[in-house]
Amino acid sequence: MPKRTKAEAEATREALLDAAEVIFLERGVSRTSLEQIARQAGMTRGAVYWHFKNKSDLFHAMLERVKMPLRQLLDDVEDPERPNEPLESLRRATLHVVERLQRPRSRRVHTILFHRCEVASDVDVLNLHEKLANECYDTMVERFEQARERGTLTESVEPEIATRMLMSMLVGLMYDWLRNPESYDIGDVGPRMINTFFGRLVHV
Amino acid sequence: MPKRTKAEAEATREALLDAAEVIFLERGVSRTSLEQIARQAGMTRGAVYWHFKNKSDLFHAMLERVKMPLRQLLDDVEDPERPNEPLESLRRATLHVVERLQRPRSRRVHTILFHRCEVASDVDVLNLHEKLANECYDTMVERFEQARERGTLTESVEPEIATRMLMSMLVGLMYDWLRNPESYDIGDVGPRMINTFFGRLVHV
DNA sequence: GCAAGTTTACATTCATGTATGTATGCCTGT
DNA sequence: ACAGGCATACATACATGAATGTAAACTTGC
Repeated sequence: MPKRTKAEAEATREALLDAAEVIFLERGVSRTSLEQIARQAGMTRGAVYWHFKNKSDLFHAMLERVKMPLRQLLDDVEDPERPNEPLESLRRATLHVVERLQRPRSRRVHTILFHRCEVASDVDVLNLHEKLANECYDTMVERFEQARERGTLTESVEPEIATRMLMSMLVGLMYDWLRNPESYDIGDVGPRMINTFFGRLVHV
Repeated sequence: MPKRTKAEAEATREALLDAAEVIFLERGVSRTSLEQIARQAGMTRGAVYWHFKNKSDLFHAMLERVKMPLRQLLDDVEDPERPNEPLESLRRATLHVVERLQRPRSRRVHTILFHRCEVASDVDVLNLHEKLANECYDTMVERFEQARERGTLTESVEPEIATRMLMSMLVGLMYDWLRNPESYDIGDVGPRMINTFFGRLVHV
């Protein structure tokens, strides 16, 4: 029963993306065929090729449904509504990233990004991530420098190093937890890590 | 010119593994064919199938030529020759991991592991890593607890959280740097991060 | 001469992309 | 308001290419 209404077409598009998430997660991106994705969505490959150019296009469309952690952290940190104290602003933004990572879709997609795909095959994703990382790094260093000027950051801690530590901690936490979410409760461990980190950096 | 002496056969085996490192790094594991690896080594696919069962077998043989970071950290930490002070022992072991990661072979293989392969396809590697991570976690928590008893670890820092922080930092650092080693000098940033971490955790 | 080591040839599988078919929704003129 | 026409939203069929694994041939050390 071909040709659906416009709304139904949009629904199958979403269904295909949902299916892609599931199968990519199960089998890894390279080992899944478009046939498998289509069948999971109750469609055929024809539907896939209608909505997407190819597997890579589908993959990118899937990514666009979630917000990248670094992008989100940037937005949070630069939100003018946030508290004026830079360290506190950073702390909250970091906590927020961990929170959002636990949402099912975000979790699935980022598991795929970290553990189920080969970055080499999608060079532009790599570049995108690169730009984001640099931008994020710069913003965070700025905040730590502001904190140092206010005297809220311990003098012995250099802003560049604090930034690398925080970013590494975040990335490492995501990488580890997404590899095996059963191993611990990130909703508990994450905040405790982050709070300990900031607690040890402020001038006491 | 087929059949060489025994030593030459071993040499082609190594050449095949070297070739695999190079091509896997360039193109990602799933996108490289055994043909490409063979040609890079100046052989044909027949040689590959003589020395290895299939691509997965070759991949694992490649992994066995390097020491996994967690395995190495464990060995270092448990080395009875190491200083008696647990925090100092941990600090040195962590520095050592960063040092060794920079060695060309280690760097290539771990870039492949982090960024050029889909873990889903090699389940046993996942399990191996899982066991190592747990073992490593336990040992590190033990050290932090010893430090706490000696009063060298700040009371407000819980051993479990300190362990997660350190492991996340290490994993995140490796992940980030291997993604783009040009972006910063890990030989400088790594030690400064680690020293700052331990410097802020000890009782001051 | 036998077996280790390597090549070549071959059969098979499988995913991809494209081309074609087709039924339906939607729009437009009257 | 409805009939015709066209674009949409898929399904199906097919052609192609690439990678895999295996078997057979070959070549040389021991």
